[in-house]
Amino acid sequence: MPKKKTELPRKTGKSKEYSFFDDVYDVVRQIPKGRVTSYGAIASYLGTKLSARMVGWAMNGADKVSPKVPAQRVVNRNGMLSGKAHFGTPTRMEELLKKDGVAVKNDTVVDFEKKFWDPAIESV
DNA sequence: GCATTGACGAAGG
DNA sequence: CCCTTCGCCAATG
Repeated sequence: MPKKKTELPRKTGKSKEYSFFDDVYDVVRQIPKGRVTSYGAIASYLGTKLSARMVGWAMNGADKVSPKVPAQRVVNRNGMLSGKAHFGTPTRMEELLKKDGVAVKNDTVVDFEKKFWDPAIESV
């Protein structure tokens, strides 16, 4: 678990690119295969629960960071594949989830509650 | 530099 | 119970 930084360093800055986003990436990478989580859960875990949007925004660069972040495992609180439109192809996210063993129906994760993974509880 | 938008979420009507 | 509004923070126009 990454230590929360009170400072929100803008990577647009000079040296350190370390930021809230990196924490998000780290958490997302810890999501076990076949499990999913929500933006809010991650945000809450990082202490920025009031800013779940930032998590989503962070995922915007998930495809650009070092090991790609399994952003497909992150959905909104409703279990909907809200970000599937950002995977290049409309079906990419579903495919990845299915490969993980997560059933997707109508752009929504089946048994979302069962597959839900809370970093604050099961992280370890 | 101000205004709008955004892969969300909770609360109010 | 469904729909609308507000809040949060950062990036982009």
